[in-house]
This record gives sequence, C-alpha cells and structure tokens, in this order.
Amino acid sequence: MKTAGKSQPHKAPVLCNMFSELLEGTTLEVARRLIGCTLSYNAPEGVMAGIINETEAYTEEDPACHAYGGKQTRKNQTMFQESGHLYIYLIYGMYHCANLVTEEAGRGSAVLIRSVLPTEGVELMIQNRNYKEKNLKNLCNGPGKLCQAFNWNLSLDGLDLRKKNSKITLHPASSPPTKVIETPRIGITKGVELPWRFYSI
DNA sequence: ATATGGATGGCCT
DNA sequence: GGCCATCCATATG
Repeated sequence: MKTAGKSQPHKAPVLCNMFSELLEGTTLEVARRLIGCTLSYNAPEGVMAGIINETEAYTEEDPACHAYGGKQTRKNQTMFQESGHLYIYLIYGMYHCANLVTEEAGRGSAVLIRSVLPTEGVELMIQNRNYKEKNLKNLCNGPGKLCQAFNWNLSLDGLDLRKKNSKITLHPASSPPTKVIETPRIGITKGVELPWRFYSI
C-alpha cells in the first residue's frame, strides 16, 4: 500500500462524498429534507442524475412499512442497516423501487424516492426507458420509472452510499425549495391517513 | 381528461 | 397461493 496520506490537488474528484447531515434526524425530517437534493449515479455507461422532487417516509411503527413491527425478513433486511444504505425491492414482479435507509441500525426505516427531475445523462435515461415523449417531465416521475431510467435493480440493494467512491451519491440542494407540500402516501392500503409524502413543483 | 385492467416475480405463510 | 410503496396501453367522456 503506497497510498498518499494527503489528497493531491490535481487528482480528479471522480465522485463527491455524500453529505451525511442530509440523513440526520427522523425519517420524516429526512424525507422532507431530501426534496431538492440531487441523486446521481455513476453508471458504467455514464453519469445520470436528477433532482429529487417527491419522497415518502416509512418507519417501523407504520403499518405500510415493509419493516412494520421491527420484523426482519430477507427482503427487508437492508432497511435495518445504518442510515445511508440503499434499499431496493421488486414490486409487482416488474418494477423496482429505491429507498434511502434512515435512522440507526436495527430500526427498519427508509425514505422512498418517488420522483426526480432529470438533470444529467438524459439520453441514457431515455434509452433505458425506451421513452418516446419529447417533454421530459414524465421520464422519472414515479418510483418504478426512476429505477428503470437509472437501470437500478436488486443487485444494488444494500449499497452503502457513505462509502468513498460509491457509485450512487447524494448532493445537497444549492437552494432549498421554497415550498414543500405534504400529503398522504400513494399506492398503499395501510397507514393511508399519515401525511408522509413530500413533493415540490 | 380520467378510468380500467393486465403484466410479472421474489418473498412470505 | 397470495400479496405488493407500479406503469402503461387501451377505452371511454
């Protein structure tokens, strides 16, 4: 090992480190705070990125949560890892959903990333989704669409975003959105009354 | 413009 | 065997 102790000024900063303060606090706080942040993926084919504009919070106490009651299974075990891990699951046999794990290890909680506004690698995303429309507003505006655009699947489940050189990174908003709206969550049958969905326009 | 129903597979009981 | 934190094509006003 002959790695230099100090970083060299000319060394290309291939990836930014995640700002850990983005994931501090309760799942609800994180879900709210992630609105406006940039999610980026350094894929083999190129970088893809988007600004998060819709999230949902899920915690152990919530009957709609995969980790409800703290029950660990094979599928949900990433939710019980430390905050900063990526939890991906398959839904309806054909789509994937991406979540950022929150809170401390042992507590099953996460924020579902429901939508991003594409900012980088748009051509790749269009390819990945076989997207026909001209307007990009429907390219990543849904949890399944987002994973399809970024080409994310179960193989990325459990990825630790806190690691240096993580393929997936989070960047804080340059200026936080002026208005974040909260509503009940989408597509669930339990915990429907909780206003745990956040979005901005 | 909104409403419907079919596709699909890993995981749980 | 039965869920499912979904999407899209198709059908109708």
